[in-house]
Amino acid sequence: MKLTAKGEYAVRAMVRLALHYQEGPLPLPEIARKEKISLQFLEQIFLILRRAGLIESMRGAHGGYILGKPPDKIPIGDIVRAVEGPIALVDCLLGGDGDDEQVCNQLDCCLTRGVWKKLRDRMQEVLDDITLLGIITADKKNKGEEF
Amino acid sequence: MKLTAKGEYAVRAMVRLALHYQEGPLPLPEIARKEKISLQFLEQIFLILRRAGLIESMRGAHGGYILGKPPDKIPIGDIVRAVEGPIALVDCLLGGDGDDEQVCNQLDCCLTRGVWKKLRDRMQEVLDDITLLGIITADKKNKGEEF
DNA sequence: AAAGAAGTTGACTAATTAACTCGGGATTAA
DNA sequence: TTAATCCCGAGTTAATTAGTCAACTTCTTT
Repeated sequence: MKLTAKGEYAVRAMVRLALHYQEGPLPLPEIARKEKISLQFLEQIFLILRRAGLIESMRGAHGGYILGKPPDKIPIGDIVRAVEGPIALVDCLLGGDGDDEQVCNQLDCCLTRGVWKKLRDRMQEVLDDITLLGIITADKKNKGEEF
Repeated sequence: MKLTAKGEYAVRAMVRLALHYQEGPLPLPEIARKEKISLQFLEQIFLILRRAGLIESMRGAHGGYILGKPPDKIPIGDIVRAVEGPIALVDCLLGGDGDDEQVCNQLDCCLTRGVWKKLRDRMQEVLDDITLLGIITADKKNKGEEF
Protein backbone atom coordinates (compact mmCIF):
# COMPACT_ATOMS: atom_id res chain seq x y z
CA MET A 1 0.00 0.00 0.00
CA LYS A 2 2.41 2.59 -1.27
CA LEU A 3 2.07 5.51 -3.57
CA THR A 4 4.09 4.86 -6.71
CA ALA A 5 7.01 7.09 -7.64
CA LYS A 6 4.90 8.38 -10.48
CA GLY A 7 2.27 9.68 -8.11
CA GLU A 8 4.74 11.20 -5.73
CA TYR A 9 6.71 12.87 -8.49
CA ALA A 10 3.56 14.18 -10.12
CA VAL A 11 2.44 15.93 -6.96
CA ARG A 12 5.88 17.36 -6.26
CA ALA A 13 6.19 18.66 -9.80
CA MET A 14 2.73 20.18 -9.69
CA VAL A 15 3.67 22.00 -6.52
CA ARG A 16 6.60 23.46 -8.42
CA LEU A 17 4.25 24.65 -11.13
CA ALA A 18 1.97 26.15 -8.52
CA LEU A 19 4.84 28.06 -6.93
CA HIS A 20 5.74 29.37 -10.39
CA TYR A 21 2.18 30.17 -11.44
CA GLN A 22 1.77 33.57 -13.14
CA GLU A 23 5.45 33.71 -13.99
CA GLY A 24 5.15 32.08 -17.38
CA PRO A 25 5.88 28.52 -18.37
CA LEU A 26 8.34 26.48 -16.38
CA PRO A 27 10.58 24.16 -18.44
CA LEU A 28 10.73 20.52 -17.54
CA PRO A 29 14.54 20.28 -17.33
CA GLU A 30 14.48 22.79 -14.51
CA ILE A 31 11.91 20.83 -12.54
CA ALA A 32 13.76 17.60 -13.13
CA ARG A 33 16.98 19.14 -11.86
CA LYS A 34 15.47 20.71 -8.77
CA GLU A 35 13.51 17.61 -7.85
CA LYS A 36 16.26 15.21 -8.84
CA ILE A 37 13.95 13.24 -11.07
CA SER A 38 14.95 11.70 -14.39
CA LEU A 39 13.91 14.10 -17.16
CA GLN A 40 12.66 11.34 -19.39
CA PHE A 41 10.58 9.83 -16.66
CA LEU A 42 9.09 13.22 -15.86
CA GLU A 43 8.21 13.67 -19.52
CA GLN A 44 6.06 10.56 -19.34
CA ILE A 45 4.32 11.84 -16.28
CA PHE A 46 3.71 15.25 -17.76
CA LEU A 47 2.23 13.69 -20.86
CA ILE A 48 -0.39 12.09 -18.66
CA LEU A 49 -1.02 15.26 -16.71
CA ARG A 50 -1.44 17.26 -19.88
CA ARG A 51 -3.86 14.78 -21.38
CA ALA A 52 -5.83 14.98 -18.15
CA GLY A 53 -6.06 18.74 -18.62
CA LEU A 54 -4.20 19.52 -15.43
CA ILE A 55 -1.38 21.33 -17.20
CA GLU A 56 -0.79 23.11 -20.50
CA SER A 57 2.36 23.05 -22.55
CA MET A 58 4.24 25.64 -24.58
CA ARG A 59 6.60 24.17 -27.12
CA GLY A 60 9.79 25.58 -28.49
CA ALA A 61 12.52 27.63 -26.87
CA HIS A 62 11.37 29.35 -23.70
CA GLY A 63 8.50 26.93 -23.59
CA GLY A 64 7.54 24.83 -20.67
CA TYR A 65 4.53 23.89 -18.62
CA ILE A 66 1.95 25.86 -16.75
CA LEU A 67 -1.00 24.81 -14.61
CA GLY A 68 -4.20 24.30 -16.55
CA LYS A 69 -6.22 25.96 -13.80
CA PRO A 70 -5.45 28.21 -10.83
CA PRO A 71 -3.79 26.40 -7.90
CA ASP A 72 -6.92 26.61 -5.77
CA LYS A 73 -8.88 24.69 -8.39
CA ILE A 74 -6.56 21.69 -8.43
CA PRO A 75 -7.02 19.20 -5.62
CA ILE A 76 -4.33 16.61 -5.03
CA GLY A 77 -6.89 13.90 -5.66
CA ASP A 78 -7.09 14.91 -9.32
CA ILE A 79 -3.35 14.57 -9.72
CA VAL A 80 -3.15 11.21 -8.02
CA ARG A 81 -6.09 9.80 -9.92
CA ALA A 82 -4.68 11.03 -13.20
CA VAL A 83 -1.37 9.22 -12.87
CA GLU A 84 -2.27 6.29 -10.63
CA GLY A 85 -5.72 5.51 -11.93
CA PRO A 86 -8.82 5.29 -9.78
CA ILE A 87 -8.27 4.99 -6.07
CA ALA A 88 -9.48 1.47 -5.29
CA LEU A 89 -7.59 -0.60 -2.79
CA VAL A 90 -9.30 -3.74 -3.98
CA ASP A 91 -10.39 -4.81 -7.46
CA CYS A 92 -13.82 -5.45 -6.06
CA LEU A 93 -14.34 -1.68 -5.90
CA LEU A 94 -13.52 -1.05 -9.54
CA GLY A 95 -16.17 -1.04 -12.23
CA GLY A 96 -19.76 -0.30 -11.30
CA ASP A 97 -19.54 2.17 -8.48
CA GLY A 98 -23.16 2.12 -7.39
CA ASP A 99 -23.12 2.14 -3.63
CA ASP A 100 -24.64 -1.21 -2.93
CA GLU A 101 -23.68 -3.10 -5.99
CA GLN A 102 -22.65 -6.66 -5.24
CA VAL A 103 -20.39 -7.91 -7.96
CA CYS A 104 -18.30 -10.46 -6.16
CA ASN A 105 -19.39 -14.00 -5.55
CA GLN A 106 -17.05 -14.72 -2.67
CA LEU A 107 -18.65 -14.48 0.75
CA ASP A 108 -15.81 -12.61 2.35
CA CYS A 109 -15.30 -10.15 -0.41
CA CYS A 110 -18.77 -8.90 0.16
CA LEU A 111 -18.24 -8.96 3.90
CA THR A 112 -15.11 -6.87 3.71
CA ARG A 113 -16.22 -4.70 0.84
CA GLY A 114 -17.65 -2.13 3.22
CA VAL A 115 -14.29 -1.69 4.86
CA TRP A 116 -12.45 -0.93 1.65
CA LYS A 117 -15.21 1.30 0.44
CA LYS A 118 -15.19 3.37 3.60
CA LEU A 119 -11.43 3.57 3.49
CA ARG A 120 -11.46 4.69 -0.11
CA ASP A 121 -14.08 7.33 0.55
CA ARG A 122 -12.10 8.82 3.44
CA MET A 123 -8.98 8.88 1.32
CA GLN A 124 -10.76 10.71 -1.45
CA GLU A 125 -12.13 13.19 1.05
CA VAL A 126 -8.66 14.05 2.26
CA LEU A 127 -7.13 14.23 -1.18
CA ASP A 128 -9.94 16.24 -2.71
CA ASP A 129 -9.91 18.67 0.18
CA ILE A 130 -6.29 19.72 -0.25
CA THR A 131 -5.47 21.90 -3.23
CA LEU A 132 -2.14 23.03 -4.58
CA LEU A 133 -2.85 26.46 -3.19
CA GLY A 134 -3.38 24.97 0.23
CA ILE A 135 0.00 23.32 0.08
CA ILE A 136 1.99 26.33 -0.99
CA THR A 137 0.28 28.76 1.33
CA ALA A 138 0.74 26.46 4.30
CA ASP A 139 4.42 26.50 3.41
CA LYS A 140 4.73 30.25 3.05
CA LYS A 141 3.08 30.67 6.41
CA ASN A 142 5.64 28.39 8.02
CA LYS A 143 8.75 29.73 6.37
CA GLY A 144 7.86 33.25 5.38
CA GLU A 145 9.59 33.09 2.04
CA GLU A 146 9.59 31.51 -1.40
CA PHE A 147 12.01 29.44 -3.39
CA MET B 1 -1.99 2.35 -4.44
CA LYS B 2 -3.42 -1.11 -4.08
CA LEU B 3 -3.71 -3.48 -1.22
CA THR B 4 -1.64 -6.59 -1.95
CA ALA B 5 -3.26 -9.98 -2.22
CA LYS B 6 -1.58 -10.84 1.05
CA GLY B 7 -3.43 -8.08 2.84
CA GLU B 8 -6.74 -8.86 1.25
CA TYR B 9 -6.44 -12.59 1.89
CA ALA B 10 -5.38 -12.00 5.47
CA VAL B 11 -8.46 -9.96 6.25
CA ARG B 12 -10.78 -12.40 4.50
CA ALA B 13 -9.26 -15.34 6.34
CA MET B 14 -9.47 -13.55 9.66
CA VAL B 15 -13.15 -12.92 9.04
CA ARG B 16 -13.53 -16.67 8.57
CA LEU B 17 -11.87 -17.26 11.90
CA ALA B 18 -14.11 -14.70 13.52
CA LEU B 19 -17.24 -16.39 12.16
CA HIS B 20 -15.93 -19.66 13.56
CA TYR B 21 -14.83 -18.25 16.91
CA GLN B 22 -15.86 -20.40 19.91
CA GLU B 23 -16.29 -23.45 17.73
CA GLY B 24 -12.76 -24.70 18.12
CA PRO B 25 -9.85 -24.41 15.74
CA LEU B 26 -10.47 -24.03 12.04
CA PRO B 27 -8.04 -25.92 9.80
CA LEU B 28 -6.27 -24.02 7.07
CA PRO B 29 -7.20 -26.35 4.20
CA GLU B 30 -10.83 -25.54 4.84
CA ILE B 31 -10.26 -21.80 4.72
CA ALA B 32 -8.15 -22.13 1.60
CA ARG B 33 -10.86 -24.10 -0.14
CA LYS B 34 -13.70 -21.78 0.82
CA GLU B 35 -11.78 -18.65 -0.07
CA LYS B 36 -10.17 -20.17 -3.15
CA ILE B 37 -6.70 -19.24 -2.00
CA SER B 38 -3.62 -21.42 -2.49
CA LEU B 39 -3.07 -23.38 0.69
CA GLN B 40 0.65 -22.84 0.65
CA PHE B 41 0.31 -19.13 0.15
CA LEU B 42 -2.14 -18.95 3.03
CA GLU B 43 0.35 -20.81 5.19
CA GLN B 44 2.84 -18.01 4.68
CA ILE B 45 0.28 -15.44 5.64
CA PHE B 46 -0.82 -17.31 8.73
CA LEU B 47 2.75 -17.63 9.86
CA ILE B 48 2.98 -13.86 9.91
CA LEU B 49 -0.35 -13.47 11.65
CA ARG B 50 0.63 -15.97 14.31
CA ARG B 51 3.94 -14.28 14.98
CA ALA B 52 2.05 -11.04 15.34
CA GLY B 53 -0.09 -12.67 18.01
CA LEU B 54 -3.30 -12.24 16.08
CA ILE B 55 -3.98 -15.95 15.87
CA GLU B 56 -3.03 -19.11 17.71
CA SER B 57 -2.38 -22.50 16.20
CA MET B 58 -3.25 -26.01 17.33
CA ARG B 59 -1.17 -28.68 15.73
CA GLY B 60 -1.97 -32.30 15.02
CA ALA B 61 -5.19 -33.95 14.03
CA HIS B 62 -8.24 -31.74 14.54
CA GLY B 63 -5.91 -28.82 14.83
CA GLY B 64 -6.18 -25.51 13.09
CA TYR B 65 -6.21 -21.83 13.86
CA ILE B 66 -8.20 -19.70 16.23
CA LEU B 67 -8.24 -15.97 16.88
CA GLY B 68 -5.72 -14.84 19.45
CA LYS B 69 -8.23 -12.42 20.95
CA PRO B 70 -12.00 -11.96 20.78
CA PRO B 71 -13.25 -10.52 17.48
CA ASP B 72 -14.08 -7.17 19.05
CA LYS B 73 -10.46 -6.74 20.12
CA ILE B 74 -9.00 -7.12 16.64
CA PRO B 75 -9.19 -4.05 14.43
CA ILE B 76 -8.55 -4.47 10.72
CA GLY B 77 -5.64 -2.09 11.02
CA ASP B 78 -3.72 -4.64 13.07
CA ILE B 79 -4.16 -7.27 10.39
CA VAL B 80 -3.15 -4.98 7.56
CA ARG B 81 -0.12 -3.64 9.39
CA ALA B 82 0.98 -7.16 10.31
CA VAL B 83 1.10 -8.44 6.75
CA GLU B 84 1.74 -5.25 4.77
CA GLY B 85 4.05 -3.43 7.11
CA PRO B 86 3.49 0.07 8.42
CA ILE B 87 0.94 2.16 6.58
CA ALA B 88 3.08 4.85 4.97
CA LEU B 89 2.24 5.98 1.48
CA VAL B 90 5.62 7.62 1.12
CA ASP B 91 9.04 6.59 2.41
CA CYS B 92 9.37 10.04 3.90
CA LEU B 93 6.87 8.98 6.57
CA LEU B 94 8.79 5.93 7.68
CA GLY B 95 11.34 5.99 10.44
CA GLY B 96 11.12 8.67 13.10
CA ASP B 97 7.46 9.38 13.45
CA GLY B 98 7.61 12.49 15.57
CA ASP B 99 4.98 14.82 14.27
CA ASP B 100 7.13 17.61 12.94
CA GLU B 101 10.27 15.77 12.19
CA GLN B 102 11.88 16.96 8.98
CA VAL B 103 14.02 14.22 7.56
CA CYS B 104 13.91 14.95 3.87
CA ASN B 105 16.16 17.44 2.22
CA GLN B 106 14.03 18.00 -0.86
CA LEU B 107 11.89 21.12 -0.77
CA ASP B 108 8.80 19.48 -2.14
CA CYS B 109 8.96 16.43 0.00
CA CYS B 110 8.61 18.61 3.03
CA LEU B 111 5.91 20.64 1.31
CA THR B 112 3.85 17.59 0.49
CA ARG B 113 4.67 15.67 3.62
CA GLY B 114 1.68 17.10 5.42
CA VAL B 115 -0.63 15.70 2.78
CA TRP B 116 0.64 12.17 3.08
CA LYS B 117 0.68 12.36 6.83
CA LYS B 118 -2.90 13.51 7.02
CA LEU B 119 -3.92 10.84 4.55
CA ARG B 120 -2.17 8.16 6.53
CA ASP B 121 -3.72 9.28 9.79
CA ARG B 122 -7.23 9.17 8.32
CA MET B 123 -6.58 5.74 6.93
CA GLN B 124 -5.44 4.45 10.27
CA GLU B 125 -8.50 5.96 11.91
CA VAL B 126 -10.80 4.06 9.61
CA LEU B 127 -8.91 0.78 9.84
CA ASP B 128 -8.48 0.91 13.59
CA ASP B 129 -12.13 1.73 14.09
CA ILE B 130 -13.45 -1.37 12.36
CA THR B 131 -13.05 -4.67 14.19
CA LEU B 132 -13.71 -8.21 13.06
CA LEU B 133 -16.80 -8.22 15.22
CA GLY B 134 -18.03 -5.13 13.45
CA ILE B 135 -17.68 -6.83 10.12
CA ILE B 136 -19.47 -10.04 10.98
CA THR B 137 -22.30 -8.38 12.89
CA ALA B 138 -22.91 -5.93 10.06
CA ASP B 139 -23.26 -8.97 7.86
CA LYS B 140 -25.62 -10.86 10.12
CA LYS B 141 -27.81 -7.80 10.35
CA ASN B 142 -28.07 -7.67 6.58
CA LYS B 143 -28.60 -11.31 5.87
CA GLY B 144 -30.04 -12.71 9.08
CA GLU B 145 -28.06 -15.90 8.97
CA GLU B 146 -24.64 -17.47 9.19
CA PHE B 147 -22.49 -19.60 6.94
C1' DA C 1 3.62 -47.41 19.04
C1' DA C 2 2.15 -46.21 14.50
C1' DA C 3 -0.37 -43.65 11.16
C1' DG C 4 -2.16 -39.84 9.51
C1' DA C 5 -3.68 -35.12 9.95
C1' DA C 6 -2.18 -30.79 10.51
C1' DG C 7 0.97 -26.98 11.24
C1' DT C 8 6.19 -24.99 10.30
C1' DT C 9 9.63 -23.27 7.52
C1' DG C 10 13.14 -21.74 4.21
C1' DA C 11 14.26 -21.65 -0.35
C1' DC C 12 12.96 -21.31 -4.95
C1' DT C 13 10.50 -19.64 -9.27
C1' DA C 14 7.34 -17.48 -12.35
C1' DA C 15 4.70 -13.46 -13.43
C1' DT C 16 3.70 -8.88 -13.05
C1' DT C 17 4.50 -4.21 -12.29
C1' DA C 18 7.25 -0.16 -11.58
C1' DA C 19 10.82 2.66 -12.86
C1' DC C 20 13.39 4.26 -15.94
C1' DT C 21 15.94 4.55 -20.73
C1' DC C 22 16.38 5.16 -25.76
C1' DG C 23 15.91 7.29 -29.83
C1' DG C 24 14.02 9.92 -32.57
C1' DG C 25 10.58 13.57 -34.12
C1' DA C 26 7.99 18.19 -34.07
C1' DT C 27 7.75 23.09 -32.73
C1' DT C 28 9.19 27.63 -31.78
C1' DA C 29 12.06 31.87 -30.14
C1' DA C 30 16.17 34.22 -31.00
C1' DT D 1 19.41 27.82 -38.53
C1' DT D 2 20.27 26.52 -34.19
C1' DA D 3 19.32 25.58 -29.65
C1' DA D 4 15.80 24.85 -26.45
C1' DT D 5 11.81 22.75 -25.61
C1' DC D 6 7.89 19.54 -25.80
C1' DC D 7 6.08 14.86 -27.90
C1' DC D 8 5.80 9.91 -27.87
C1' DG D 9 6.18 4.90 -28.72
C1' DA D 10 9.03 1.11 -27.72
C1' DG D 11 12.39 -1.23 -25.08
C1' DT D 12 15.03 -2.54 -20.75
C1' DT D 13 16.05 -3.37 -16.07
C1' DA D 14 15.03 -3.96 -11.29
C1' DA D 15 11.89 -4.88 -7.72
C1' DT D 16 7.98 -6.85 -5.87
C1' DT D 17 4.30 -10.00 -5.67
C1' DA D 18 2.25 -14.28 -5.84
C1' DG D 19 2.71 -18.69 -5.59
C1' DT D 20 5.33 -23.40 -5.42
C1' DC D 21 8.27 -27.12 -3.51
C1' DA D 22 10.02 -30.14 -0.40
C1' DA D 23 11.06 -31.52 3.89
C1' DC D 24 10.20 -31.33 8.77
C1' DT D 25 7.72 -31.13 13.42
C1' DT D 26 3.96 -31.86 16.37
C1' DC D 27 -0.19 -33.76 17.92
C1' DT D 28 -4.35 -36.95 18.06
C1' DT D 29 -6.43 -41.13 17.46
C1' DT D 30 -6.44 -45.98 17.30
